[in-house]
Amino acid sequence: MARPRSFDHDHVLHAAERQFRAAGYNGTSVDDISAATGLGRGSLYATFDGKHGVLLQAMAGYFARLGQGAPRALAGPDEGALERLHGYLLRAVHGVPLAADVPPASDRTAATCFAAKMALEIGASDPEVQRLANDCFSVVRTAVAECVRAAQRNGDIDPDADPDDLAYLLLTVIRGSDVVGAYGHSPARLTSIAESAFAMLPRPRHP
Amino acid sequence: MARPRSFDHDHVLHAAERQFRAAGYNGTSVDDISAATGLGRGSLYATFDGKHGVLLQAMAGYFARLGQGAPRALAGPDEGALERLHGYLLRAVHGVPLAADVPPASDRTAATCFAAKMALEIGASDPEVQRLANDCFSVVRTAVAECVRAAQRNGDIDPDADPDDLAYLLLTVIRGSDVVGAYGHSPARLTSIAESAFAMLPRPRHP
DNA sequence: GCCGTATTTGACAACTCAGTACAGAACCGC
DNA sequence: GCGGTTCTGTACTGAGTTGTCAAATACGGC
Repeated sequence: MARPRSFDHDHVLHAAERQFRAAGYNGTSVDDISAATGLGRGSLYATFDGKHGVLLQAMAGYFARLGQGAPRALAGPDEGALERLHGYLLRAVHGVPLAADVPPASDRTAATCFAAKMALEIGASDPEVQRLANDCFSVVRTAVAECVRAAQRNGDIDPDADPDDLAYLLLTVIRGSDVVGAYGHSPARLTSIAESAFAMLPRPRHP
Repeated sequence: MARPRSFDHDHVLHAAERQFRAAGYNGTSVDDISAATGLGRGSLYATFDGKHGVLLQAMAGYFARLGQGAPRALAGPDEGALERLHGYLLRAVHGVPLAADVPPASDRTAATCFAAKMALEIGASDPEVQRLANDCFSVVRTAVAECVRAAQRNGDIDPDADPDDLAYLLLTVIRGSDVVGAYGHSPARLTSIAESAFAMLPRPRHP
């Protein structure tokens, strides 16, 4: 029985995420967030407790999207697991894929993992950000490891390989491609890196 | 025939690099640089043309160190090439190695590649920084590719593999480990990732 | 229609920042 | 010593920043 909010919570966080992506955390001012989201200064502080609060909630939203998207892109029957992994890897280097039918990001700033960018910029001095970023990493890594196990069950990956180690390695390649992309390399180069990584996966020995 | 400088050019750039590493570019003020280097504001502007100038020269210095260190750690006879590559990979995930006898960085902020951190923070909006960072990447990648070729000549790596593709992949893993490290993972985990990457290198087929 | 309540707006004060300017200090050559 | 030249430190300006507050506004319930 009072004035309702005139903005959509998630939409605002999404706009703030775009802003943080484009300019980094320390590179965006509260006014920038205000302009990007359309929210006034006062509402911003009342709802999100300022810049840092906006970041934490934006990262939490990103985490939630990953938690839904990564399993959706990777989980499934053992039979197509290796091919799902292949497709995921190829799409991941052009932007964190949320599902198989979501097109990859169009530009580089939207393609780099939000959590990785924030962790590298301020994670060392902001434990909360570091933890949230690692949560994002873990949820994807777990989904990849599960997909590796499925591929092993289907005889497409060496059963002696440790699926968790493999998942760590693949995710490290994907995150590394964020850096390589930041150096200005072409999407074709990133695709090539992803293909090389996939090609090096240990196949089962045929005796 | 005038007052000489009372500071060491390289020493100042090194201190500034540490500051940029610790707080990021947008997170450090000119006063921070002044405090970290001991230089006054006036000297800073006269010598380096302000914050951005300090960054560019610090990155140039970093590039110069890499250009000397990477070949020194990787070049050599074909016979030990694979083992040199192995050692380099293991050290690189704990900090950019400048030579085999230089101990790895003690803390994470000193371990992450300076160029990578700057490229990810401001590279998208600062072409000069992006180019300098990519130069740092290229000089190491070239040294790694050369080492891969040496290992191929020695019969330790599949001669059909493209050494440049392999170098891109290995460097992507190394840069990815910067991100994984920023998530807070232990050095042991990074070592494990490096070992996994090394283990996946394509060995020559023994018919 | 009217009131109470929550949201929004915009403005404000205190502060920090980048870049400049100027006066003083240090050194070299003579 | 002494002059000229370069370096150093500090103070200053204008712009930009953050966090807060009070008044204005919009809406649901009655």
